[in-house]
Amino acid sequence: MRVVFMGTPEFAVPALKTLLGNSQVVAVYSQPDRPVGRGLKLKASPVKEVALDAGVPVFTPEKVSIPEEIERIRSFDPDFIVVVAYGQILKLPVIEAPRFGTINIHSSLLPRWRGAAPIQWSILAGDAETGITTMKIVPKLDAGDILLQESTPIRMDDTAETLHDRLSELGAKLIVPTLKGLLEKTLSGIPQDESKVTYAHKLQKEMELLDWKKPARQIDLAVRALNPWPGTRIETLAGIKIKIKKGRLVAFTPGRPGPAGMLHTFGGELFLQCGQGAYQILELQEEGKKPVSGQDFLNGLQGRGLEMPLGLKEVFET
RNA sequence: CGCGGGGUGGAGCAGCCUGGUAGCUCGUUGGGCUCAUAACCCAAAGGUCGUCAGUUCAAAUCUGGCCCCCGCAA
Repeated sequence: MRVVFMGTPEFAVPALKTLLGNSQVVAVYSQPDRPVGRGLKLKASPVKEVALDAGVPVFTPEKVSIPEEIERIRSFDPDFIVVVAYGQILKLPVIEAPRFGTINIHSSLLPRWRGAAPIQWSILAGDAETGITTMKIVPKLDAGDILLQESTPIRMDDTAETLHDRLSELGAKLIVPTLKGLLEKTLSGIPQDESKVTYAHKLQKEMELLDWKKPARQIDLAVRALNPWPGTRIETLAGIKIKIKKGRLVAFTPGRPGPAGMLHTFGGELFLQCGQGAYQILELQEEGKKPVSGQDFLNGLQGRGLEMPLGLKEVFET
């Protein structure tokens, strides 16, 4: 089985590795090297690195849907194209290039959460479970027929990062059965129920600003969904920018809670009073500093003579 | 040369601008107090102030190089 693989970030790596071991990966497409990190040095994508290590030819065109690239893809005579978080929308000529079709691994239970950030949105929405879908690619984004699905519960302590890792492995697990099913014609696609479609639009950097007027439950979902990127941020009246890396919903507010938007402490622990309920901050990070526990943060503040609770700058009007 | 913050006893920080006695909140160890406790009291141990060089009578503090960590940006 001849496969052309298209993928870019870490999420796609397990699927690629599985295919390397179970099929003939004849070419890998990935996004071009981008300037990344301090110093803006060019860095190859995780998929590209793995492919190069495996000795597979790698191509990184800015646009894959141009005649020259389509011609090149056809020259590999592929049975399948497998697309996992590639980062480009494929035009019809690419989709139709392989003999048995172009397949996508999507990290949600379609038709829920079509789009770029399904993992984050499934947490943000408070979904009880999410999963992986393999589907036939069609020109319309994430709208192809469903081939295989497997679900996983979203746990109370799941973050976008932990879910990402789990779903990434799940996708790798489903890809070979999907291709085999298509080859042996035991799998036929199931059309998506258009009435149940939701969209997980790309995350915006501004989403990091925590609206502490919301219920603590919402704060908890945001902290877990937006971790590690773009993160969740609050700002004290003193102008200190604080990322909340990890926290916990508490059943009730200990001590004497202030109004919403105030930090307060009790028993050496740090709490953010929300519009409804309180949220315990377990780990946070000041700009330019390392992540610290709530207790360490309090210890440091006392050394500087700042008093708790701190007010928060209002970043949302509504 | 993309912009910026930081490396001070085990942890988190102050001190640096305006050089000259090592500070704060914790933790640890020992002791005390209490019916008890997230408490309180007393005492102790623990630091080549990232590193190398320079300026100076004197450097955590000023100057330059190097190493490491982090935020932004992508």
